[in-house]
Amino acid sequence: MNEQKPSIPEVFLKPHNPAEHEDALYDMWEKSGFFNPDVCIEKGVTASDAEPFSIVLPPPNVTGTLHMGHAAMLAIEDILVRYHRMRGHRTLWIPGTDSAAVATQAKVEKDLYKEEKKTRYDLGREELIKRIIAFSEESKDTIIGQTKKMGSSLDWSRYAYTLDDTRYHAVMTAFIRMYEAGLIYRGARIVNWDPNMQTTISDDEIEHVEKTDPFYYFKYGPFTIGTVRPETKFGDKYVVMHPDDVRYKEYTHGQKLEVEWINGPITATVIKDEAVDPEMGTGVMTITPWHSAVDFEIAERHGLSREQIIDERGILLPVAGEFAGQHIKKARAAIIEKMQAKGLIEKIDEKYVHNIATNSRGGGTIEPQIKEQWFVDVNKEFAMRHSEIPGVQEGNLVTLKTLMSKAVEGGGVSIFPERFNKTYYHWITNLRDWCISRQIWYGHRIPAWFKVNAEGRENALEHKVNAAGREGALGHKGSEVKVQIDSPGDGWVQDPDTLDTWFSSGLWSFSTLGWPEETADLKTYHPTTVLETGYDILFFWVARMILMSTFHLGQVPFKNVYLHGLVRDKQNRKMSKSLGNIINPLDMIEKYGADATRLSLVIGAAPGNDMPLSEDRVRGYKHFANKIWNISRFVLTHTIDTDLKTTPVCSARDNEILAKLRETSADVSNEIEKFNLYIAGEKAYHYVWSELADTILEESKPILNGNDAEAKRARQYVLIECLVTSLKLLHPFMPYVTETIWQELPKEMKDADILMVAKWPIH
RNA sequence: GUCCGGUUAGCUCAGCUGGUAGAGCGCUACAUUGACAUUGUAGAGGCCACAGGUUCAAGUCCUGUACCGGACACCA
Repeated sequence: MNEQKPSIPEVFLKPHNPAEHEDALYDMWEKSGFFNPDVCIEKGVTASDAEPFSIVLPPPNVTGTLHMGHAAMLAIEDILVRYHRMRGHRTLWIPGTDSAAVATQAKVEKDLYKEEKKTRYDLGREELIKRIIAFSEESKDTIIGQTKKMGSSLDWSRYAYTLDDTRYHAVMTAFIRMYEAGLIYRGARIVNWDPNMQTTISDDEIEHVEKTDPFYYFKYGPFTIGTVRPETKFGDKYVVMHPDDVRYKEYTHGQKLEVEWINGPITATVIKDEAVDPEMGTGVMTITPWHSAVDFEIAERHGLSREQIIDERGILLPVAGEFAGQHIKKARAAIIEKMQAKGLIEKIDEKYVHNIATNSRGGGTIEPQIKEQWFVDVNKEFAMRHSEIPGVQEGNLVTLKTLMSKAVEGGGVSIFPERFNKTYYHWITNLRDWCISRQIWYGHRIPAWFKVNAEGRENALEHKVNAAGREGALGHKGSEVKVQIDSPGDGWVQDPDTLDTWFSSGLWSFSTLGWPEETADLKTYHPTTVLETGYDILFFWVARMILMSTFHLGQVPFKNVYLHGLVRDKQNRKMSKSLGNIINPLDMIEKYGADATRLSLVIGAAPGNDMPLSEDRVRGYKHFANKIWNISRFVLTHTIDTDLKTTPVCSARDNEILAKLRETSADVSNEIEKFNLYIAGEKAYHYVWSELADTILEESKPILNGNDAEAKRARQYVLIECLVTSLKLLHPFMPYVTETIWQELPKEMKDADILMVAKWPIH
């Protein structure tokens, strides 16, 4: 009777089926505890003094679902993380989610209106927030579950949420410290007001959209002025021209003129200011300081009075006379009609193309308004208290702007690809004070308190009530303010506003590590090694993190920034619902596996460039996963019954193969170190397919089936080396299939039970 | 208007510090029950946008032109 020969694991008798293994593997990894660097140290996988490597995951919106952009981000970061973990570094990747306050509240409000025909004012602050939290909680598991599907080796024990207690504490501390340093101030300035969402937004959240409107030329005394916005013109009593404009030299600065205007005669004052472009239109304009940033600045320079014309809902105020109470959209035609009747209109250009400011977060057309708000002063000088930032010393006089520049200039932060340095500097040059207060209810409430007067009402809170009886925006003028977390006592009321989401996001690199406590994590893992994110949030987020970290810690938030591109469809169009070209990562994972999905998002995707994706690409990489599967099957079939302990004598060709293998390992490592993941992945791919499968395996067949026992033994040894090393090299890119195979390898072939923590081939 | 990219095989793209072009998918022919048809072998297909320049040598560096795209911008 024949002796039972060892045979290859049964699982290899079928083609590779990713869906069969992925969830169980993720479970196994998670349960092993190796996502957590502390466990790696405890179990002897990582040296306790090993070099740290840390990434903080850009937190996806809690209420969102995974899209290809997230998938690309997760794939890239997980590759870096798995590589460094295998290298033996103390590797930490922190997960988190973002409340995305404006977007989340807008979504809940929209549903509320759709389902119950109610607004947030009908519900009240407390109830609305309750509903938003319920909605967020409900959605949270979805995005987390989907994140795991990608194979992301995140340390879930350190999970952070932008609104949890630790982050709340960080945000409050940051606000108070910046206020105390004089870097946060409250002031009446022109802000971007969104009449739809009833909140201010920052300059960066504005999106200019091209629009065609009629352009009107009005007779304004002896002048002709042009505008697309006649409805703002009621209060225009200053007429401005360039000081050097010879056409108007007869008029002097400060001169008064009686002019007939929309609602009767007014006294106009001539102002000479260089902001006026003589080439533009007639070279003369009237100004509306309350509703235009340029006009506001002119008014500031000359100390001119300002008057609000339009309220927070877009309704005309009493200054509009007979038009008061009308919405600007409706009033425009009537105003034009009246002006026409009065003979004030000289000309109308029907098709004038111009850019209007809109809220990129799904709101409406921005109406500039002057409002009392909180701002971060980016130009105020202060002395640096502590600095680990290259190029900045303790005691140096700096501003937040200069800190942001120097963090990059001095090499503290390196941006990949490099060309984004210019984009970054360009943004800083144009940066103005950052408006951080929002009139929405969901988010971190500003830790500021105002004194209430004897009637029990905030004396300084100027409640503007519009025609609909709603509470409009609040303005707090000249009242006593205390900035602290808890109420100063009776008679104080907290500012109703919340902070811009990006204020708390700006703290993310260190708030996730426990700041303001001086935690061990903070000491070990900050500055983080890499920030990986899309180039579209370079300003929103990357710049703000640099601002916050350099100020609060005197450290850069991260040493490297890796910017990935946008995932587009195969014709290089944006993925959008209306085009119907959205490829859902979860569908791809289900059909082709997470490994194939990851590779398709990494290979050929140079940093900073948009990446086209097609289902064909994903399918192509699934074939590759199966290739590895079959290579393993082949190698195991021909080595399973051999005694692996005997030492083989290698031929020249065997040594050549091993040399090439080492060379490939070095290449792949090198490219990962340089953040050229797309090249590293491709090199590993080509080695495995063209070299190992097509060449080495083919030429090995006669040897393995031949009679030369020594040659056969040597080749078996070589093939095992090639297989084991290939699995390791590919693991960061395709963790699932490589781990599945690894789990089936005989113990003697491997140096760790779990491939995820096996030793990288190059040390 | 300012700034930044791009223009390379039918499609989508890669080509680092210069030495007569690569990948994936697609296409053509042939092969194969032998790790793998989720395969193999072979092949067709490119004046590397255009014009100058530097160089022994230029998709690769410099200048300019033409298209395409993106970011930023307070233009009434």
